[in-house]
Amino acid sequence: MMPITIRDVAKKAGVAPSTVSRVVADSSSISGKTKEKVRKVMDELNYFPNANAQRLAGSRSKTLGLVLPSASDAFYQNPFFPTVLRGINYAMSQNDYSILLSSGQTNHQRLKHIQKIVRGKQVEGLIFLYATKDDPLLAFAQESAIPSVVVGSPGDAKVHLVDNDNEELGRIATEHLIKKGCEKIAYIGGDMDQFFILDRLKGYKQALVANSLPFQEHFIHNDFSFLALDGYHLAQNTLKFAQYDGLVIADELVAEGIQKALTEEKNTQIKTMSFKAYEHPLYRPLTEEFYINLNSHLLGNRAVEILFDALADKEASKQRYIHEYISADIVPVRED
Amino acid sequence: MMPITIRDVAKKAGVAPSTVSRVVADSSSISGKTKEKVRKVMDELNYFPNANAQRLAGSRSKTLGLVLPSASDAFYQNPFFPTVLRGINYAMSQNDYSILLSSGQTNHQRLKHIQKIVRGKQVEGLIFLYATKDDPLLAFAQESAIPSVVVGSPGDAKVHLVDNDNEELGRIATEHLIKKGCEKIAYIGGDMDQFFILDRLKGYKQALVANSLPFQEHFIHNDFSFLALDGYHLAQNTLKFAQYDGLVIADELVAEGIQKALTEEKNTQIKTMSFKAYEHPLYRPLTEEFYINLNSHLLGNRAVEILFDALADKEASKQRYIHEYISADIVPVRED
DNA sequence: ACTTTTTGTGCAACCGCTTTCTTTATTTTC
DNA sequence: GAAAATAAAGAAAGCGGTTGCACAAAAAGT
Repeated sequence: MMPITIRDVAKKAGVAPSTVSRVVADSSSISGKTKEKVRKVMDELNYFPNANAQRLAGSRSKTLGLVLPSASDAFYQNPFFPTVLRGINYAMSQNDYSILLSSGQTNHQRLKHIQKIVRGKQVEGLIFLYATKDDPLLAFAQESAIPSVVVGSPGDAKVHLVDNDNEELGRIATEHLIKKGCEKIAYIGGDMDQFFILDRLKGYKQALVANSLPFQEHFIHNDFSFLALDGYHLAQNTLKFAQYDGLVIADELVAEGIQKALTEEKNTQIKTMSFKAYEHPLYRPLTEEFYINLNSHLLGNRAVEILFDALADKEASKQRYIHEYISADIVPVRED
Repeated sequence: MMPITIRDVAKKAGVAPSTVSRVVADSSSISGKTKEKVRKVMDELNYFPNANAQRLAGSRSKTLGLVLPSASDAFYQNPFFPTVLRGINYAMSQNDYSILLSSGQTNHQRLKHIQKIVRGKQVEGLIFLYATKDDPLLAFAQESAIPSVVVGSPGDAKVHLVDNDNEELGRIATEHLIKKGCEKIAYIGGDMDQFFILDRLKGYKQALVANSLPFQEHFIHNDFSFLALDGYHLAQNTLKFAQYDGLVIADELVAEGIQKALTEEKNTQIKTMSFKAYEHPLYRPLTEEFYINLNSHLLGNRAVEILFDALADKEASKQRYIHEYISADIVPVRED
């Protein structure tokens, strides 16, 4: 059974195919009368334009690519991911673009796939949901000059990017603990290839210096991956022997693990500050009165918006790369 | 700058465009010698086929649509979602299909979008990541006869579906508590439009009956939404006054909230059983020794596989609808 | 050695829409 | 009321592939 084409509509409406095409595009050079007539027929025939034909002829795919990191447990478990995605989805529903997911297990697979969808004209722009050093996919995006925005800060890449100001947040978090009277504060990091870990660390150091507290290399803990369980074990094994009175925990999952361990042993000596993708006041460790709400959904929101701006006037956007910080706020753990 | 087309490759390789096309498709009617020659030129020219042209001519989009529920917090917060997605992504990387996300805030927007991508021939199949009663999107999928698989059980819909056997799991969970000596067991449900909540409830009832425990209507708690915080409040306000000695908690987020509350007040009287999307042994409430690991990533895996089978021989798959249960297992909370 | 298959390529129509260029109809202007 | 200007719709040439069919060359059969 043949699908209904633009010609079927044209014939039944008594106009030319080109006219129907213009009606679909809501072109201003078609009279209201004609539009109405054609639209009626489109409804009757239940016509939907073939997107592939539209794209081939019009060369706009109305689709954005979403680049995920190699499927790692840590990424998928982290609330950051669904939260940003929610923001993206929200922004997308304001326009009629679609999202295409990149896939692939290995880096090589992922590069192949992204090449295919970019060079194959399936997507008009790319959103990277992670930022690591020397990422081959990002390199490809730059050389192929497709509008791209990175959620996070991949060094000095020549792309748009949107992120929290992690250096400042690291500072704020640390200073908050200092104000609360902490004097021996550890920094719990994680994967040192992730820029936000490094940036928050910078802020942490600044805060110590600014408050004349000694900075010591062994206050920094990075020897574990990004899973909550690692945080839990870290808290059980390492931290409690180190006599810390404060912890700045850069990763959300790790923070959950640590805070759980501390709560279980009713440890209220060690205060913590952590960063959460969004507000979820459930997680109310004994050890934390405030946390930093990163508003990660806004990252997704802005990423889409920036891409649209870039798409709207490619030339202008090539001139300069937008580096935008989304504001985060310190939020009390309990509302009362 | 014109992109490189199949004709450019053909000319440089000294063959016809149709031959190049066949080389791209790795057709068996092209000799090895010619393939090699053409591939070399494709590399030199850095040729990538235009996906839109391929689809228009070949009418296969090599893309699957992923249908999400209306963006609700609860869904995006629930570990189920990223876990299934991980499974899907994994299965996708085994073939060269892509995933297109459905979007839209309102039901109407979502229906419009899905109609556009299905009728517009952007996707060959659909994966539903939720199952609710009388879903208009699912109705559309059925009437348009696009191969679809639902993760979850939408009543008696004529589509493929893959799910855990929630009725049995409800029974197993409840019986586990009974074996541990519980006699007054509550069922904590949630959104009664979700089939898995109802199915697990059925199993719960069966277990009570089978063990001659009285079933009482007010043992069932459904008066709240799906957020962890709700579980937390429920535990603080309602449950502790009800003298339960066991809880079967149908939703993972709610379970977290409840278990957190119980842990905080060191309540070890109330044993709980909950269902988790995957293994994450961090969450170790005092009140739970075992949980049910749903292996949700396998749902994603199988959903993709089923869709591919359906795509491979459309006729055969229309005959019968695959209803497949993914096995879940009871897992001890701690490994030791 | 000559017909019959088999194999490997090319030709050309077509997929369904967009868009430039023209033509025709309708106003506006003097 | 004729000429010029403007608005509305059509004709046709792509967009970049795929694929049924024709055809030549090579392999096989007698």
